[in-house]
Amino acid sequence: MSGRSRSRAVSPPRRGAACSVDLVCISREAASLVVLLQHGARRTWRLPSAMLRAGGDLEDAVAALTRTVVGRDIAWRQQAGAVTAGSHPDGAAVSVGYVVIVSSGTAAPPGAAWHGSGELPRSLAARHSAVVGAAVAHVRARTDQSPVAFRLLPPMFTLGELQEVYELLLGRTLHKASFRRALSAARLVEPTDKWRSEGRGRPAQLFRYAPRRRARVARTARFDLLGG
Amino acid sequence: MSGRSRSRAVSPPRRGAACSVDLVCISREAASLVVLLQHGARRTWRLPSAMLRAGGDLEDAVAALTRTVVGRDIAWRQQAGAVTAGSHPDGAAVSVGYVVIVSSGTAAPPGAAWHGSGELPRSLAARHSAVVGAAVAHVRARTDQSPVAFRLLPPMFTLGELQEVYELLLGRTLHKASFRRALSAARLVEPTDKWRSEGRGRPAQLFRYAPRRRARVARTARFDLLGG
DNA sequence: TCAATAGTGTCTGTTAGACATTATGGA
DNA sequence: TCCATAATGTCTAACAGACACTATTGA
Repeated sequence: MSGRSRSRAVSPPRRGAACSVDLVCISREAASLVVLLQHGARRTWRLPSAMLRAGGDLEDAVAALTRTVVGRDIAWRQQAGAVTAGSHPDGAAVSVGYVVIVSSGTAAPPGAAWHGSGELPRSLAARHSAVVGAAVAHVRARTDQSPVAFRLLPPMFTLGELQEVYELLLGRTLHKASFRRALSAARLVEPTDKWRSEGRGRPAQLFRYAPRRRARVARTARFDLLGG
Repeated sequence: MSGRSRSRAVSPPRRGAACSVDLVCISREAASLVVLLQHGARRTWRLPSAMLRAGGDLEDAVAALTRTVVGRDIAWRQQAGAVTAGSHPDGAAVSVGYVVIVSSGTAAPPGAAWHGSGELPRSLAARHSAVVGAAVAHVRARTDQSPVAFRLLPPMFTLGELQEVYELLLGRTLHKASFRRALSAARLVEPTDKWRSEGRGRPAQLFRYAPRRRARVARTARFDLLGG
């Protein structure tokens, strides 16, 4: 354990660890994933970030940073990776990227704006572009293992919206009947008594995320994503 | 390696990023995943690691570390994550863990030994235990997306051995006929003209990893691993 | 009534899992 | 010969994808 050696932290590196925590807030606008960028120096854009204090904890740092940026902590977050490529606007040698997901429709805080994840501004440092890329890839790769899609949606949503989010994350269209059949079997959502009418057609029923079944393990080995 | 930084227990690195690169070499022995640990100070065990030089690149550092530890670079490697929990034997504030996979049957280099990933020695620092845990979880979670199983095996292997590795990584038994059917459809292996006889039964044909098909995307959304 | 969208029932080809059978060596 | 293990063929239930159909609103 570490209790004893904690005393060693009495004389840790004197100047802060040259390590930053960079926050990638991901949301959705229409058919795009969007990332929250802040105004940086000299008309550049940058990710919200904080230097890690000497002896500081990554999770604590990202929680504090999240509170600063979006006004509240967001429980669900994942580390997207540590990078040294390029240079960091604050001079960090290493940047640790974290992803949080923000419900679509959330307004950007002052001094910040949403940018499409596929069309990042050129003034974004290469380091930060790499972090965003890793974060988006991370989220996409975990679509079927984390409730990412539901975090991108407001608490009540239509099945059409849910399918749109899945199609956005997975990067391909899905078959409507199959999608709903599988969703129903997974018992992840429950209907509400609310309906939403938009434009012409029949109104869509609103659902909420209410997983009722423990995660089921896949039965067989899958080789689909492997290969040459 | 740790020789130079061993002196750190006396006075921590003053300058430079207080960031270490920790290497998790994973291999297989019988029905267990094993991790390569080195002898540390005062009869402890530790992961091979190196302090990141100021301005140094993570990938360069881990490549150099890999050469030092196993005598050669290993092209396939993945970052398992950055952690600050506990304390690092060399005083790093942040440790970035990397995983490489070593073919089973590889002898441990001098001063190191293989340890079962589920029964790590108590003298391993909490920081390093966390890194190992993240690394093993990382590998297991990517079994079906990375050729991890084949890296755990020698160049020629029987289908029974391959299935054993998959069962070890996935943590459950697999159906033999289904496993082979899916493997055949994926065109990942090709038979050799060699056979191996072990004990009583019919000899098993040896195969080699020779992916012939581009990775195929899964067609439908999967909700199996999601939920309550 | 028409157009547009939501939601569902049915059919079919594919596939996973169970089971049985053949193949081939050692004891 | 018997036994143990490899490898494979067949059957069936489950499922994915296609399609068509009904339902319900606004124009």
